[in-house]
Amino acid sequence: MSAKKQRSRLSDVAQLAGVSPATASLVLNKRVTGNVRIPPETQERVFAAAAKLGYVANPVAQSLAKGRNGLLGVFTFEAIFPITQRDFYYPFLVGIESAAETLGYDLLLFTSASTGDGRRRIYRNGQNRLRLADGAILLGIEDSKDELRALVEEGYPFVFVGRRELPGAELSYTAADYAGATAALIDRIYNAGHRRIAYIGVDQHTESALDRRRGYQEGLLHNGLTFDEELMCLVPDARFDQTAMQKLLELGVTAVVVEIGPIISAVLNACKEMALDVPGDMSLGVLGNPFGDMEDMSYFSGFSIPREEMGAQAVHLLIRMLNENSFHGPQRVVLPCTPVTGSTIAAPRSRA
Amino acid sequence: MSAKKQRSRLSDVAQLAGVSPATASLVLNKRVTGNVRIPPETQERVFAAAAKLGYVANPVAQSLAKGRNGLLGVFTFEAIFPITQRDFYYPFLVGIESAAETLGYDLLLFTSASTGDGRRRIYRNGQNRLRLADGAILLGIEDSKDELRALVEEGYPFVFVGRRELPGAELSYTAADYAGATAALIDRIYNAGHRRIAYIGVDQHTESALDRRRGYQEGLLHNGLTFDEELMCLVPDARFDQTAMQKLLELGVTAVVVEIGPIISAVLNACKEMALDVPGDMSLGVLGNPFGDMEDMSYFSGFSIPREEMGAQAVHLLIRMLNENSFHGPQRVVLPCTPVTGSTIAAPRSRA
DNA sequence: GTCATTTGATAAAGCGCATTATCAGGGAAT
DNA sequence: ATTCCCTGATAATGCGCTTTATCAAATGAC
Repeated sequence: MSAKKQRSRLSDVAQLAGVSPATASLVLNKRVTGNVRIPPETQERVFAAAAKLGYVANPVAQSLAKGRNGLLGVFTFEAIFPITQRDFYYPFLVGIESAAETLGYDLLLFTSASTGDGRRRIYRNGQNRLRLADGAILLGIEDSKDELRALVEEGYPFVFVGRRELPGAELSYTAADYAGATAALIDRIYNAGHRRIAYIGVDQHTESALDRRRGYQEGLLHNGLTFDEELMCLVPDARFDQTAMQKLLELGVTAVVVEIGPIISAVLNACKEMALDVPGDMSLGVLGNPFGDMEDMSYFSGFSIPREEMGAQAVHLLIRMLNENSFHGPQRVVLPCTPVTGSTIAAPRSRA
Repeated sequence: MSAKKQRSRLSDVAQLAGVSPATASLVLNKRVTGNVRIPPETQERVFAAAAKLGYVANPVAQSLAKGRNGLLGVFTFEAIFPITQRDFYYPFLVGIESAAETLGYDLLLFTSASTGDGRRRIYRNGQNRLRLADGAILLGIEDSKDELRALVEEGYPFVFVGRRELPGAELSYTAADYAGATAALIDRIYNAGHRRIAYIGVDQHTESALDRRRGYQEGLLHNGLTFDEELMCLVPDARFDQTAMQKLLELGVTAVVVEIGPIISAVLNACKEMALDVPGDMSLGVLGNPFGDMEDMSYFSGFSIPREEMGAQAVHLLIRMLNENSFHGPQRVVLPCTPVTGSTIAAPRSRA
């Protein structure tokens, strides 16, 4: 129909108010302090003109001029809103959003970075699109550390949600104390009377998985048990079956701790098919919040990951980094997990 | 520690390559067509220089120069990731994200617009922060139409997810065909043998609610039933109780259709407490996908709202609007709902 | 050898705003 | 009357990139 109504610019406001663009800018941004003096009446004229024209500053121009724009990037290596793992990411996002809201930042979700195969890349033909935001929060499982390394070298400010280590470069993150929580869980299981406790997980070597396994060993040691390589059961693709369970039984195992994810179902199924009662015949500790089609969370004994808090803290950390001009070394926050009593840990049958 | 490594600019690349910034820009953006000619060797020099410096274009400056930035805004009137309604917004976001990803746009979440009371405003002291993005997708329930009207008058391109009408101004949206789906549901209930069908909803007058109620009336008419004002049961705050149910029973009601939300629980509770079997004593049709702590969705008879599709279509619509220079009138998409068989509709007891 | 055309590239003008050093003018103090 | 200082503002520059009209030199045509 008609031509698009032309947006009014700062200079339009200035003209209408009979002042210079500089004055208008100062007034509208409330920068009338120190040796800049604009009498109230003039300010009124500017405000009136702005209101009359429906003036809205162009944020892009503002960003360019002042070098920052109040945007926090959120980058995930998979889709941000995955259907399959919605319950996994959701709490992080809740925390991130609420912190950003409180602190007055907007969130930029990098959805354009798709590679077509469902994965995402930070760099594409050399361009780092993250730079559109003042800084970014990263989450998810990265394919390789190369992009992270490049980001660090660029000097781009970011915080990972979840511990990430990069040899030679220290990066910032918020993490859950998986090791401590796992060790504490082992304590509980030990105190329930168990002496042969197996670890079941997927054959993956993320930092968080390493933390859990370290916690497992520490928990054993702490209770005077020795670490038995045979009880560390890592399977590919969550393929834990009756055979595997049989093996553990033959080794005298009366309790297991299990990583979260589909593998929990696999373990439960194995028990069911072998007519093993949980926790009667086999106690079960879960290393985090089960998610997906898992039943009521409070059924499982284990601990709860402070996901929301991790998200929120990541935002706080990032903003702190953005506000300090000089580099103060990597920022890190490790948050405690909350024990969940549940009802899958009991005394071993032989003792009962 | 050390000063932040200075980012290299386009002019640095140009200098290193021994060309002008203009040339560098043209080469890096692959704009060497038409009457702009740069021989391959020169182009190589530019690429090499860019690679050597690790050059990354500043997206903010690019945006300012070209007048758009590839950002799609997402604005919700409540928090985007509310804990209570997670299942409600999530599917929209899935659709929005996947469409944005496909089309190569990033998403800008306006979380800074909080008013402190959990609600959000588009305008704050006259500033429309949405303008950070090229266009925006709006969702959620607005407090008033004032902001929408202002947005329209500004000429800002946006698409609402969900039908929204604004007297005097036509706006773009993607909607679900609630009226049609509700009418079809009434058909099913009628065909099951019911002749007194009540409508239970909350006392709210959003467009979608009006659509459902219109569909209810149309469904009745279509089956030769007359609309009885007494069977239209709108309660405030989802407070549907035994008294209300008793009234309906006395009016001969054998089936009800219920809006989605907490009110479903209220209705189920009332039935339970009155020892009314569903669907034996009372058939129940649900006007959409139940969400929240509701039981398995396939339990309820009703229909499914194409939420994901609505989100995705909104993105497509918006991008189409952005790409056409002249205004072509409001863009609208109405999507059909899918019937869900469920098991809460049966023949009325008196007929069985 | 002259003129027309093509090639290779660039200068310059924005995009819309922020920032700071500077300045004209008027009143107060001397 | 001169100096000084304060008030009220602004000119000018820059942020980093895009875009287009323009142009000098090289090439080709006759």
